[in-house]
Amino acid sequence: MSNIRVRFAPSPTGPLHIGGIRTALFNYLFAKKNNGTFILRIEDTDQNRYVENAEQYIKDALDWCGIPADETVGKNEKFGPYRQSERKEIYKKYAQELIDSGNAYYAFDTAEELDKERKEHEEKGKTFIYNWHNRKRGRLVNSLVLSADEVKIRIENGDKYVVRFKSPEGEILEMNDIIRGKITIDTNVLDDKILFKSDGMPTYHLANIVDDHLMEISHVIRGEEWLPSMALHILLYRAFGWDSPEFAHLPLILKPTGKGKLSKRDGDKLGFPVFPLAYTNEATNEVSRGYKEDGYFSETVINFLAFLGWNPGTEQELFSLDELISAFDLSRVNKSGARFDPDKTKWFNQQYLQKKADTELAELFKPFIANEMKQSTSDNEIASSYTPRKDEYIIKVVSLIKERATFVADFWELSKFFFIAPTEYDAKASKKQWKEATPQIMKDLVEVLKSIDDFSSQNIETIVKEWLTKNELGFGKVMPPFRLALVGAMSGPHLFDIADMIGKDETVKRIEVAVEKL
RNA sequence: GGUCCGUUCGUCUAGGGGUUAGGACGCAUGGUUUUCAUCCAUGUAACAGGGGUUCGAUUCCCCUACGGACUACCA
Repeated sequence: MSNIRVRFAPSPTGPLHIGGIRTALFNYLFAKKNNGTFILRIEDTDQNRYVENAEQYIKDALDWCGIPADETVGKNEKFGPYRQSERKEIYKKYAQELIDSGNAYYAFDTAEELDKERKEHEEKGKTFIYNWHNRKRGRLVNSLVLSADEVKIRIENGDKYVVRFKSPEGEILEMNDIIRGKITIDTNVLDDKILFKSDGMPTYHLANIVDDHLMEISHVIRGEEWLPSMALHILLYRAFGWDSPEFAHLPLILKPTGKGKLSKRDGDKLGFPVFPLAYTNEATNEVSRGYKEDGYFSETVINFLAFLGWNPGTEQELFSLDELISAFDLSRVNKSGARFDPDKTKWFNQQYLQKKADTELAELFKPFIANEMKQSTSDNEIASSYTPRKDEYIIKVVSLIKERATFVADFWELSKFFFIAPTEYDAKASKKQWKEATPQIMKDLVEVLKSIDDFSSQNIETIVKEWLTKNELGFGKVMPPFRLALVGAMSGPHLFDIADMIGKDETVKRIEVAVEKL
Protein backbone atom coordinates (compact mmCIF):
# COMPACT_ATOMS: atom_id res chain seq x y z
CA MET A 1 0.00 0.00 0.00
CA SER A 2 1.38 3.36 -0.90
CA ASN A 3 1.25 6.43 1.27
CA ILE A 4 -1.18 5.90 4.09
CA ARG A 5 -3.05 9.09 4.87
CA VAL A 6 -5.99 9.20 7.26
CA ARG A 7 -8.00 12.00 8.70
CA PHE A 8 -10.08 12.80 11.71
CA ALA A 9 -12.73 15.26 10.62
CA PRO A 10 -14.87 16.53 13.48
CA SER A 11 -17.38 19.28 13.28
CA PRO A 12 -16.70 22.11 15.75
CA THR A 13 -20.14 22.10 17.32
CA GLY A 14 -19.02 21.56 20.91
CA PRO A 15 -16.63 19.45 22.93
CA LEU A 16 -15.48 16.17 21.52
CA HIS A 17 -16.70 13.24 23.53
CA ILE A 18 -14.86 9.99 24.07
CA GLY A 19 -16.50 8.40 21.03
CA GLY A 20 -14.86 11.05 18.90
CA ILE A 21 -11.57 10.61 20.70
CA ARG A 22 -11.71 6.91 19.99
CA THR A 23 -12.26 7.54 16.29
CA ALA A 24 -9.29 9.89 16.34
CA LEU A 25 -7.24 7.32 18.23
CA PHE A 26 -7.96 4.52 15.77
CA ASN A 27 -7.03 6.80 12.89
CA TYR A 28 -3.86 7.79 14.69
CA LEU A 29 -2.89 4.21 15.50
CA PHE A 30 -3.53 3.07 11.95
CA ALA A 31 -1.46 5.93 10.56
CA LYS A 32 1.47 5.42 12.90
CA LYS A 33 1.44 1.69 12.47
CA ASN A 34 1.78 2.13 8.72
CA ASN A 35 4.19 5.05 8.70
CA GLY A 36 1.36 7.20 7.50
CA THR A 37 0.05 10.66 8.15
CA PHE A 38 -2.70 11.63 10.55
CA ILE A 39 -4.66 14.69 9.50
CA LEU A 40 -7.09 16.83 11.46
CA ARG A 41 -9.63 18.61 9.29
CA ILE A 42 -12.25 20.92 10.70
CA GLU A 43 -15.65 20.39 9.10
CA ASP A 44 -17.31 23.67 9.84
CA THR A 45 -19.75 23.88 6.97
CA ASP A 46 -22.75 24.29 9.23
CA GLN A 47 -22.67 27.91 10.25
CA ASN A 48 -25.65 27.54 12.52
CA ARG A 49 -24.09 24.98 14.78
CA TYR A 50 -20.63 26.47 14.87
CA VAL A 51 -19.21 26.93 18.37
CA GLU A 52 -16.39 29.36 18.89
CA ASN A 53 -14.13 27.45 21.29
CA ALA A 54 -14.79 23.98 19.92
CA GLU A 55 -11.88 23.84 17.49
CA GLN A 56 -9.40 24.74 20.20
CA TYR A 57 -10.99 22.15 22.46
CA ILE A 58 -10.49 19.47 19.82
CA LYS A 59 -6.83 20.29 19.47
CA ASP A 60 -6.29 20.49 23.21
CA ALA A 61 -8.00 17.16 23.70
CA LEU A 62 -5.87 15.42 21.08
CA ASP A 63 -2.74 16.98 22.56
CA TRP A 64 -3.61 15.85 26.06
CA CYS A 65 -4.21 12.34 24.78
CA GLY A 66 -0.87 12.41 23.06
CA ILE A 67 -2.28 11.90 19.59
CA PRO A 68 -1.74 15.23 17.82
CA ALA A 69 -2.30 15.58 14.10
CA ASP A 70 0.63 15.63 11.70
CA GLU A 71 -1.18 18.01 9.38
CA THR A 72 -3.82 20.50 10.38
CA VAL A 73 -4.65 24.18 10.66
CA GLY A 74 -1.34 25.92 11.27
CA LYS A 75 0.78 22.81 10.97
CA ASN A 76 2.37 21.31 7.85
CA GLU A 77 -0.30 22.82 5.67
CA LYS A 78 0.61 20.97 2.49
CA PHE A 79 -2.99 20.35 1.57
CA GLY A 80 -4.54 23.34 3.28
CA PRO A 81 -6.60 25.07 4.20
CA TYR A 82 -7.80 22.49 6.69
CA ARG A 83 -10.94 24.35 7.64
CA GLN A 84 -13.75 23.64 5.23
CA SER A 85 -15.21 27.11 5.64
CA GLU A 86 -12.03 28.38 3.98
CA ARG A 87 -12.45 26.05 1.01
CA LYS A 88 -15.84 27.26 -0.18
CA GLU A 89 -14.71 28.13 -3.69
CA ILE A 90 -13.23 24.69 -4.19
CA TYR A 91 -16.52 22.98 -3.48
CA LYS A 92 -18.41 25.33 -5.71
CA LYS A 93 -16.20 24.37 -8.62
CA TYR A 94 -16.69 20.68 -8.03
CA ALA A 95 -20.44 21.03 -7.63
CA GLN A 96 -20.49 22.73 -11.01
CA GLU A 97 -18.45 19.91 -12.46
CA LEU A 98 -21.06 17.41 -11.34
CA ILE A 99 -23.85 19.49 -12.83
CA ASP A 100 -22.01 19.75 -16.13
CA SER A 101 -21.43 16.02 -16.26
CA GLY A 102 -25.10 15.33 -15.55
CA ASN A 103 -24.48 13.82 -12.13
CA ALA A 104 -26.15 16.62 -10.24
CA TYR A 105 -28.92 19.12 -10.76
CA TYR A 106 -30.43 22.30 -9.40
CA ALA A 107 -33.47 22.04 -7.16
CA PHE A 108 -35.65 24.98 -6.20
CA ASP A 109 -38.00 23.33 -3.73
CA THR A 110 -38.18 25.05 -0.38
CA ALA A 111 -37.70 23.26 2.89
CA GLU A 112 -41.36 23.90 3.72
CA GLU A 113 -42.58 22.35 0.51
CA LEU A 114 -40.48 19.28 1.09
CA ASP A 115 -41.67 18.96 4.67
CA LYS A 116 -45.23 19.04 3.46
CA GLU A 117 -44.42 16.42 0.87
CA ARG A 118 -42.85 14.16 3.46
CA LYS A 119 -45.81 14.52 5.78
CA GLU A 120 -48.33 13.70 3.11
CA HIS A 121 -46.45 10.59 2.15
CA GLU A 122 -46.18 9.55 5.74
CA GLU A 123 -49.92 9.89 6.25
CA LYS A 124 -50.45 7.49 3.40
CA GLY A 125 -47.93 5.13 4.98
CA LYS A 126 -45.39 5.82 2.29
CA THR A 127 -41.84 7.05 2.45
CA PHE A 128 -40.95 10.15 0.54
CA ILE A 129 -37.67 9.81 -1.24
CA TYR A 130 -36.35 12.63 -3.39
CA ASN A 131 -34.96 10.51 -6.20
CA TRP A 132 -35.95 8.96 -9.54
CA HIS A 133 -39.32 7.94 -8.08
CA ASN A 134 -40.56 11.47 -8.13
CA ARG A 135 -37.89 13.94 -9.14
CA LYS A 136 -39.44 14.31 -12.57
CA ARG A 137 -43.06 13.90 -11.57
CA GLY A 138 -45.30 15.56 -9.09
CA ARG A 139 -44.65 18.89 -7.54
CA LEU A 140 -40.90 19.00 -7.36
CA VAL A 141 -39.16 21.87 -9.04
CA ASN A 142 -35.69 21.24 -10.41
CA SER A 143 -33.50 21.52 -13.45
CA LEU A 144 -34.57 18.06 -14.53
CA VAL A 145 -38.11 19.25 -15.19
CA LEU A 146 -37.51 22.92 -15.91
CA SER A 147 -36.12 24.06 -19.23
CA ALA A 148 -32.58 25.34 -19.35
CA ASP A 149 -33.84 28.86 -19.87
CA GLU A 150 -36.18 28.70 -16.91
CA VAL A 151 -33.38 27.46 -14.70
CA LYS A 152 -31.14 30.26 -15.91
CA ILE A 153 -33.77 32.89 -15.22
CA ARG A 154 -34.49 31.59 -11.74
CA ILE A 155 -30.84 31.61 -10.82
CA GLU A 156 -30.29 35.07 -12.27
CA ASN A 157 -33.35 36.24 -10.36
CA GLY A 158 -31.63 35.18 -7.17
CA ASP A 159 -34.01 32.34 -6.44
CA LYS A 160 -32.72 30.10 -3.70
CA TYR A 161 -31.53 26.75 -4.96
CA VAL A 162 -29.62 23.70 -3.84
CA VAL A 163 -27.61 21.23 -5.86
CA ARG A 164 -28.69 17.63 -5.59
CA PHE A 165 -26.87 14.48 -6.54
CA LYS A 166 -28.61 12.46 -9.21
CA SER A 167 -28.38 9.00 -7.75
CA PRO A 168 -28.49 6.14 -10.21
CA GLU A 169 -31.54 4.01 -10.79
CA GLY A 170 -31.77 0.24 -10.56
CA GLU A 171 -28.29 -0.68 -9.55
CA ILE A 172 -27.14 -3.10 -6.88
CA LEU A 173 -24.05 -1.51 -5.43
CA GLU A 174 -21.48 -3.76 -3.81
CA MET A 175 -19.09 -2.10 -1.46
CA ASN A 176 -16.36 -3.25 0.85
CA ASP A 177 -15.77 -2.25 4.43
CA ILE A 178 -12.54 -3.32 6.11
CA ILE A 179 -14.36 -4.18 9.30
CA ARG A 180 -17.68 -5.44 7.98
CA GLY A 181 -16.79 -6.97 4.68
CA LYS A 182 -19.19 -6.86 1.77
CA ILE A 183 -22.11 -4.49 1.99
CA THR A 184 -24.81 -4.45 -0.64
CA ILE A 185 -27.32 -1.73 -1.36
CA ASP A 186 -30.01 -1.14 -3.94
CA THR A 187 -29.49 2.36 -5.34
CA ASN A 188 -33.24 2.68 -5.87
CA VAL A 189 -33.68 3.41 -2.17
CA LEU A 190 -31.06 6.16 -2.13
CA ASP A 191 -32.28 9.70 -2.23
CA ASP A 192 -30.81 12.58 -4.18
CA LYS A 193 -28.83 14.10 -1.36
CA ILE A 194 -28.18 17.79 -1.25
CA LEU A 195 -24.59 18.48 -2.12
CA PHE A 196 -24.63 22.23 -2.04
CA LYS A 197 -26.81 24.29 0.24
CA SER A 198 -28.62 27.48 -0.63
CA ASP A 199 -26.33 29.43 1.68
CA GLY A 200 -23.40 28.76 -0.61
CA MET A 201 -21.88 26.10 1.60
CA PRO A 202 -21.44 22.48 0.65
CA THR A 203 -23.00 19.75 2.76
CA TYR A 204 -20.87 17.23 4.57
CA HIS A 205 -21.15 14.78 1.72
CA LEU A 206 -19.67 16.96 -0.99
CA ALA A 207 -17.04 18.66 1.14
CA ASN A 208 -15.96 15.40 2.64
CA ILE A 209 -15.47 13.60 -0.66
CA VAL A 210 -13.74 16.51 -2.35
CA ASP A 211 -11.39 17.04 0.58
CA ASP A 212 -10.60 13.39 1.08
CA HIS A 213 -9.69 13.22 -2.58
CA LEU A 214 -7.71 16.44 -2.67
CA MET A 215 -5.92 15.60 0.56
CA GLU A 216 -5.11 12.17 -0.84
CA ILE A 217 -6.76 10.28 1.97
CA SER A 218 -6.15 6.56 1.58
CA HIS A 219 -8.40 5.20 4.33
CA VAL A 220 -11.57 6.62 5.77
CA ILE A 221 -11.93 5.39 9.35
CA ARG A 222 -15.06 6.77 10.96
CA GLY A 223 -18.01 5.90 13.18
CA GLU A 224 -20.72 3.47 12.20
CA GLU A 225 -23.25 6.28 11.96
CA TRP A 226 -21.71 6.97 8.55
CA LEU A 227 -22.34 3.52 7.18
CA PRO A 228 -25.64 4.48 5.53
CA SER A 229 -23.83 7.30 3.70
CA MET A 230 -21.14 5.08 2.30
CA ALA A 231 -23.08 4.29 -0.88
CA LEU A 232 -23.55 7.97 -1.65
CA HIS A 233 -19.89 8.61 -1.08
CA ILE A 234 -18.79 5.75 -3.31
CA LEU A 235 -21.17 7.01 -5.99
CA LEU A 236 -19.71 10.50 -5.69
CA TYR A 237 -16.18 9.25 -6.18
CA ARG A 238 -17.41 7.42 -9.25
CA ALA A 239 -19.20 10.48 -10.61
CA PHE A 240 -16.01 12.48 -10.29
CA GLY A 241 -14.02 9.69 -11.87
CA TRP A 242 -11.85 9.34 -8.78
CA ASP A 243 -10.61 6.24 -7.03
CA SER A 244 -12.33 5.93 -3.72
CA PRO A 245 -10.38 5.39 -0.52
CA GLU A 246 -10.89 2.30 1.58
CA PHE A 247 -13.51 2.46 4.29
CA ALA A 248 -13.64 1.19 7.84
CA HIS A 249 -16.70 1.88 9.98
CA LEU A 250 -16.08 1.64 13.70
CA PRO A 251 -18.67 0.20 16.10
CA LEU A 252 -20.47 2.70 18.27
CA ILE A 253 -19.92 3.25 21.97
CA LEU A 254 -23.14 2.55 23.82
CA LYS A 255 -24.54 3.79 27.12
CA PRO A 256 -23.46 1.86 30.27
CA THR A 257 -27.10 1.02 30.91
CA GLY A 258 -30.24 1.38 28.90
CA LYS A 259 -30.64 1.92 25.22
CA GLY A 260 -28.72 3.84 22.63
CA LYS A 261 -25.35 5.33 22.06
CA LEU A 262 -23.37 7.11 24.70
CA SER A 263 -24.33 10.72 25.09
CA LYS A 264 -23.30 13.75 27.06
CA ARG A 265 -26.19 13.29 29.43
CA ASP A 266 -25.14 9.82 30.54
CA GLY A 267 -22.11 11.24 32.25
CA ASP A 268 -24.13 13.61 34.38
CA LYS A 269 -26.66 10.94 35.19
CA LEU A 270 -24.29 8.13 36.11
CA GLY A 271 -21.48 10.22 37.48
CA PHE A 272 -18.59 9.75 35.11
CA PRO A 273 -17.03 12.01 32.49
CA VAL A 274 -17.79 11.60 28.81
CA PHE A 275 -15.32 14.26 27.73
CA PRO A 276 -11.54 14.10 27.80
CA LEU A 277 -11.25 17.63 29.15
CA ALA A 278 -13.72 19.65 31.16
CA TYR A 279 -15.74 22.00 29.03
CA THR A 280 -17.65 25.15 29.76
CA ASN A 281 -20.49 25.98 27.48
CA GLU A 282 -20.03 29.71 27.00
CA ALA A 283 -23.67 30.29 26.23
CA THR A 284 -25.16 28.51 29.23
CA ASN A 285 -22.15 28.49 31.56
CA GLU A 286 -22.80 24.82 32.02
CA VAL A 287 -19.68 22.89 32.94
CA SER A 288 -19.11 19.33 31.84
CA ARG A 289 -16.48 17.35 33.66
CA GLY A 290 -13.50 15.82 31.94
CA TYR A 291 -11.34 12.77 32.47
CA LYS A 292 -8.30 14.93 33.03
CA GLU A 293 -9.92 17.01 35.74
CA ASP A 294 -11.44 13.92 37.35
CA GLY A 295 -7.96 12.61 37.92
CA TYR A 296 -7.56 10.10 35.13
CA PHE A 297 -4.24 9.83 33.35
CA SER A 298 -4.21 10.22 29.59
CA GLU A 299 -2.68 6.74 29.41
CA THR A 300 -5.81 5.43 31.08
CA VAL A 301 -8.13 7.12 28.63
CA ILE A 302 -6.15 5.96 25.62
CA ASN A 303 -5.94 2.41 26.93
CA PHE A 304 -9.61 1.97 27.74
CA LEU A 305 -10.72 3.62 24.53
CA ALA A 306 -8.46 1.36 22.50
CA PHE A 307 -10.18 -1.63 24.10
CA LEU A 308 -13.64 -0.45 23.20
CA GLY A 309 -14.22 -2.32 19.98
CA TRP A 310 -10.71 -3.62 19.53
CA ASN A 311 -8.42 -6.10 21.22
CA PRO A 312 -5.03 -7.52 20.39
CA GLY A 313 -6.10 -11.15 20.53
CA THR A 314 -3.72 -11.79 23.41
CA GLU A 315 -4.37 -11.55 27.13
CA GLN A 316 -2.42 -8.36 27.59
CA GLU A 317 -4.66 -5.48 28.58
CA LEU A 318 -2.26 -2.74 29.59
CA PHE A 319 -0.87 -1.00 26.56
CA SER A 320 1.17 2.15 26.21
CA LEU A 321 0.53 4.26 23.15
CA ASP A 322 3.63 2.83 21.48
CA GLU A 323 2.55 -0.71 22.22
CA LEU A 324 -0.86 0.11 20.87
CA ILE A 325 0.67 1.35 17.65
CA SER A 326 2.56 -1.84 17.05
CA ALA A 327 -0.32 -4.11 18.06
CA PHE A 328 -3.10 -2.27 16.28
CA ASP A 329 -4.84 -3.87 13.35
CA LEU A 330 -8.13 -2.79 11.79
CA SER A 331 -8.99 -6.39 11.03
CA ARG A 332 -9.28 -7.01 14.75
CA VAL A 333 -11.88 -4.31 15.26
CA ASN A 334 -15.30 -5.67 16.29
CA LYS A 335 -18.47 -5.22 14.37
CA SER A 336 -20.86 -4.74 17.25
CA GLY A 337 -21.33 -1.77 19.50
CA ALA A 338 -19.49 -1.66 22.82
CA ARG A 339 -21.18 -0.71 26.05
CA PHE A 340 -19.09 1.71 28.01
CA ASP A 341 -18.05 0.52 31.48
CA PRO A 342 -16.94 3.25 33.92
CA ASP A 343 -15.83 0.63 36.46
CA LYS A 344 -13.22 -0.73 34.18
CA THR A 345 -11.80 2.68 33.42
CA LYS A 346 -11.16 3.07 37.14
CA TRP A 347 -9.29 -0.20 37.15
CA PHE A 348 -7.13 1.02 34.28
CA ASN A 349 -6.33 4.19 36.20
CA GLN A 350 -5.40 2.24 39.29
CA GLN A 351 -3.03 0.17 37.17
CA TYR A 352 -1.39 3.23 35.68
CA LEU A 353 -1.16 4.92 39.04
CA GLN A 354 0.87 1.98 40.35
CA LYS A 355 3.22 2.24 37.39
CA LYS A 356 3.96 5.92 37.90
CA ALA A 357 7.16 6.96 39.65
CA ASP A 358 6.77 8.15 43.24
CA THR A 359 8.47 11.41 42.36
CA GLU A 360 5.94 12.15 39.65
CA LEU A 361 3.02 11.25 41.88
CA ALA A 362 4.44 13.38 44.67
CA GLU A 363 4.44 16.40 42.37
CA LEU A 364 0.81 15.74 41.51
CA PHE A 365 -0.01 15.29 45.18
CA LYS A 366 1.55 18.55 46.37
CA PRO A 367 -1.29 20.86 45.37
CA PHE A 368 -3.73 18.65 47.26
CA ILE A 369 -1.57 18.80 50.38
CA ALA A 370 -1.23 22.55 50.17
CA ASN A 371 -4.95 22.90 49.83
CA GLU A 372 -5.75 20.59 52.75
CA MET A 373 -3.14 22.10 55.04
CA LYS A 374 -4.54 25.54 54.45
CA GLN A 375 -7.86 24.30 55.75
CA SER A 376 -6.54 22.28 58.66
CA THR A 377 -3.93 24.52 60.24
CA SER A 378 -6.39 26.90 61.74
CA ASP A 379 -8.12 24.30 63.87
CA ASN A 380 -5.28 21.92 64.43
CA GLU A 381 -2.28 23.16 66.29
CA ILE A 382 -0.21 20.08 65.65
CA ALA A 383 -0.48 20.65 61.95
CA SER A 384 1.59 23.77 62.03
CA SER A 385 4.67 21.91 63.09
CA TYR A 386 4.24 19.67 60.08
CA THR A 387 3.71 22.34 57.55
CA PRO A 388 6.24 22.63 55.00
CA ARG A 389 7.18 19.11 54.31
CA LYS A 390 10.13 18.30 52.16
CA ASP A 391 9.71 16.63 48.80
CA GLU A 392 11.55 13.65 50.13
CA TYR A 393 8.95 13.18 52.85
CA ILE A 394 6.08 13.43 50.38
CA ILE A 395 7.71 10.95 48.05
CA LYS A 396 8.06 8.53 50.93
CA VAL A 397 4.41 9.01 51.88
CA VAL A 398 3.38 8.33 48.30
CA SER A 399 5.41 5.15 48.18
CA LEU A 400 3.66 3.91 51.31
CA ILE A 401 0.09 4.60 50.28
CA LYS A 402 -0.16 4.58 46.51
CA GLU A 403 -0.93 0.89 46.24
CA ARG A 404 -4.29 1.49 47.82
CA ALA A 405 -5.22 4.42 45.58
CA THR A 406 -6.94 4.70 42.23
CA PHE A 407 -6.56 8.45 41.83
CA VAL A 408 -4.07 11.00 43.11
CA ALA A 409 -7.10 12.60 44.70
CA ASP A 410 -7.39 9.53 46.98
CA PHE A 411 -3.96 10.22 48.47
CA TRP A 412 -4.97 12.74 51.10
CA GLU A 413 -7.57 10.54 52.73
CA LEU A 414 -5.08 7.70 52.75
CA SER A 415 -2.22 9.69 54.15
CA LYS A 416 -3.40 12.71 56.09
CA PHE A 417 -2.08 11.28 59.36
CA PHE A 418 1.41 11.75 57.95
CA PHE A 419 0.74 15.46 57.89
CA ILE A 420 -1.71 16.22 60.67
CA ALA A 421 -2.56 14.50 63.95
CA PRO A 422 -5.95 12.84 64.13
CA THR A 423 -8.59 15.18 65.50
CA GLU A 424 -11.10 12.45 66.11
CA TYR A 425 -11.07 8.72 66.49
CA ASP A 426 -13.19 6.20 64.67
CA ALA A 427 -16.01 5.53 67.14
CA LYS A 428 -16.52 1.87 66.42
CA ALA A 429 -12.83 1.11 66.61
CA SER A 430 -12.31 3.07 69.83
CA LYS A 431 -15.08 1.20 71.50
CA LYS A 432 -13.68 -2.13 70.44
CA GLN A 433 -9.97 -1.49 70.87
CA TRP A 434 -9.71 0.98 73.73
CA LYS A 435 -10.21 -1.08 76.86
CA GLU A 436 -9.91 -0.22 80.53
CA ALA A 437 -6.32 -1.33 80.74
CA THR A 438 -5.33 0.48 77.58
CA PRO A 439 -4.35 3.88 79.01
CA GLN A 440 -1.77 2.31 81.30
CA ILE A 441 -0.39 0.15 78.50
CA MET A 442 -0.11 3.20 76.30
CA LYS A 443 1.68 5.12 79.01
CA ASP A 444 4.16 2.27 79.31
CA LEU A 445 4.53 2.22 75.58
CA VAL A 446 5.36 5.90 75.59
CA GLU A 447 8.18 5.25 78.02
CA VAL A 448 9.54 2.50 75.82
CA LEU A 449 9.31 4.72 72.77
CA LYS A 450 11.02 7.60 74.50
CA SER A 451 14.00 5.40 75.23
CA ILE A 452 14.62 4.54 71.63
CA ASP A 453 17.47 6.47 70.05
CA ASP A 454 17.42 5.03 66.56
CA PHE A 455 13.79 5.77 65.72
CA SER A 456 13.72 3.81 62.48
CA SER A 457 10.79 1.62 61.56
CA GLN A 458 12.72 -1.58 61.93
CA ASN A 459 14.38 -0.68 65.18
CA ILE A 460 11.13 0.51 66.78
CA GLU A 461 9.51 -2.70 65.73
CA THR A 462 12.26 -4.81 67.21
CA ILE A 463 12.29 -2.98 70.50
CA VAL A 464 8.52 -2.80 70.89
CA LYS A 465 8.26 -6.51 70.13
CA GLU A 466 10.91 -7.32 72.69
CA TRP A 467 9.05 -5.27 75.25
CA LEU A 468 5.83 -7.07 74.41
CA THR A 469 7.37 -10.49 74.84
CA LYS A 470 9.12 -9.55 78.05
CA ASN A 471 5.93 -8.27 79.62
CA GLU A 472 3.77 -10.98 78.11
CA LEU A 473 1.56 -8.47 76.43
CA GLY A 474 -0.41 -9.60 73.39
CA PHE A 475 -0.04 -7.78 70.10
CA GLY A 476 -3.79 -7.35 70.09
CA LYS A 477 -3.72 -5.34 73.28
CA VAL A 478 -1.13 -2.89 72.09
CA MET A 479 -1.12 -2.51 68.35
CA PRO A 480 -4.76 -1.60 67.71
CA PRO A 481 -4.87 1.23 70.27
CA PHE A 482 -1.41 2.33 69.14
CA ARG A 483 -2.72 2.55 65.56
CA LEU A 484 -5.81 4.34 66.74
CA ALA A 485 -3.67 6.94 68.46
CA LEU A 486 -1.47 7.61 65.46
CA VAL A 487 -4.00 7.28 62.66
CA GLY A 488 -7.37 7.81 64.25
CA ALA A 489 -8.75 4.75 62.54
CA MET A 490 -8.00 1.11 61.90
CA SER A 491 -6.42 1.61 58.54
CA GLY A 492 -3.22 2.64 56.88
CA PRO A 493 0.25 1.29 56.20
CA HIS A 494 2.58 -0.59 58.50
CA LEU A 495 2.36 1.17 61.87
CA PHE A 496 6.06 1.31 62.59
CA ASP A 497 6.60 2.95 59.23
CA ILE A 498 4.18 5.64 60.26
CA ALA A 499 5.93 6.16 63.57
CA ASP A 500 9.25 6.39 61.82
CA MET A 501 7.89 8.95 59.38
CA ILE A 502 6.26 11.29 61.85
CA GLY A 503 9.13 10.95 64.29
CA LYS A 504 9.54 10.18 67.94
CA ASP A 505 8.19 13.41 69.39
CA GLU A 506 5.03 13.39 67.35
CA THR A 507 4.47 9.69 67.97
CA VAL A 508 4.70 10.18 71.70
CA LYS A 509 2.53 13.27 71.56
CA ARG A 510 -0.20 11.50 69.64
CA ILE A 511 -0.33 8.67 72.14
CA GLU A 512 -0.54 11.11 75.00
CA VAL A 513 -3.32 13.01 73.33
CA ALA A 514 -5.21 9.78 72.71
CA VAL A 515 -4.88 8.72 76.35
CA GLU A 516 -6.28 12.06 77.36
CA LYS A 517 -9.14 12.06 74.91
CA LEU A 518 -10.27 8.45 74.98
C1' G B 1 -42.56 2.87 8.53
C1' G B 2 -38.15 2.13 5.08
C1' U B 3 -32.79 0.93 4.38
C1' C B 4 -28.33 -0.91 6.28
C1' C B 5 -25.43 -3.10 10.26
C1' G B 6 -25.09 -6.20 14.40
C1' U B 7 -26.14 -10.38 18.53
C1' U B 8 -20.53 -15.36 23.23
C1' C B 9 -20.79 -14.62 31.07
C1' G B 10 -24.07 -8.38 34.16
C1' U B 11 -19.99 -5.54 31.15
C1' C B 12 -15.44 -5.53 27.67
C1' U B 13 -14.02 -9.62 24.92
C1' A B 14 -11.01 -14.56 23.00
C1' G B 15 -12.32 -18.61 20.19
C1' G B 16 -14.39 -20.94 15.93
C1' G B 17 -17.39 -27.41 12.70
C1' G B 18 -15.63 -32.11 17.61
C1' U B 19 -12.90 -27.06 23.46
C1' U B 20 -13.87 -28.76 30.69
C1' A B 21 -16.18 -22.28 25.57
C1' G B 22 -10.44 -18.86 27.65
C1' G B 23 -9.12 -13.88 29.80
C1' A B 24 -10.33 -9.04 32.11
C1' C B 25 -13.79 -5.76 35.02
C1' G B 26 -17.49 -6.51 38.72
C1' C B 27 -19.26 -9.61 42.58
C1' A B 28 -18.40 -13.64 46.34
C1' U B 29 -15.15 -16.74 49.32
C1' G B 30 -10.38 -18.02 51.28
C1' G B 31 -5.04 -16.88 52.16
C1' U B 32 -1.18 -13.07 53.27
C1' U B 33 -1.18 -8.46 56.18
C1' U B 34 -2.78 -9.00 64.09
C1' U B 35 -5.47 -2.93 60.77
C1' C B 36 -7.41 -1.28 56.03
C1' A B 37 -6.07 -1.57 51.16
C1' U B 38 -2.96 -4.05 47.86
C1' C B 39 -1.52 -8.82 46.41
C1' C B 40 -2.47 -14.11 45.62
C1' A B 41 -5.89 -18.24 45.10
C1' U B 42 -10.70 -20.02 44.20
C1' G B 43 -15.62 -19.43 42.82
C1' U B 44 -19.77 -16.95 40.04
C1' A B 45 -21.72 -16.48 35.15
C1' A B 46 -22.44 -16.73 28.29
C1' C B 47 -22.75 -18.98 22.62
C1' A B 48 -30.83 -14.85 21.58
C1' G B 49 -34.69 -18.50 19.56
C1' G B 50 -36.22 -21.75 15.52
C1' G B 51 -35.12 -24.25 11.18
C1' G B 52 -31.57 -26.24 7.83
C1' U B 53 -26.30 -28.14 5.96
C1' U B 54 -23.30 -31.94 8.51
C1' C B 55 -21.60 -38.02 11.45
C1' G B 56 -21.34 -33.56 14.49
C1' A B 57 -22.82 -26.62 15.00
C1' U B 58 -21.82 -21.93 19.58
C1' U B 59 -18.92 -21.69 14.87
C1' C B 60 -21.64 -22.12 7.95
C1' C B 61 -26.78 -20.80 5.61
C1' C B 62 -31.97 -19.09 6.20
C1' C B 63 -35.96 -17.15 9.14
C1' U B 64 -37.69 -14.82 13.58
C1' A B 65 -36.75 -11.90 17.77
C1' C B 66 -33.98 -8.26 19.89
C1' G B 67 -30.42 -4.21 19.63
C1' G B 68 -28.20 -0.16 16.93
C1' A B 69 -27.40 3.48 13.14
C1' C B 70 -29.40 6.24 9.28
C1' U B 71 -33.76 8.22 7.05
C1' A B 72 -32.35 17.34 7.60
C1' C B 73 -30.44 22.89 2.95
C1' C B 74 -26.58 18.56 10.76
C1' A B 75 -22.25 16.46 10.68
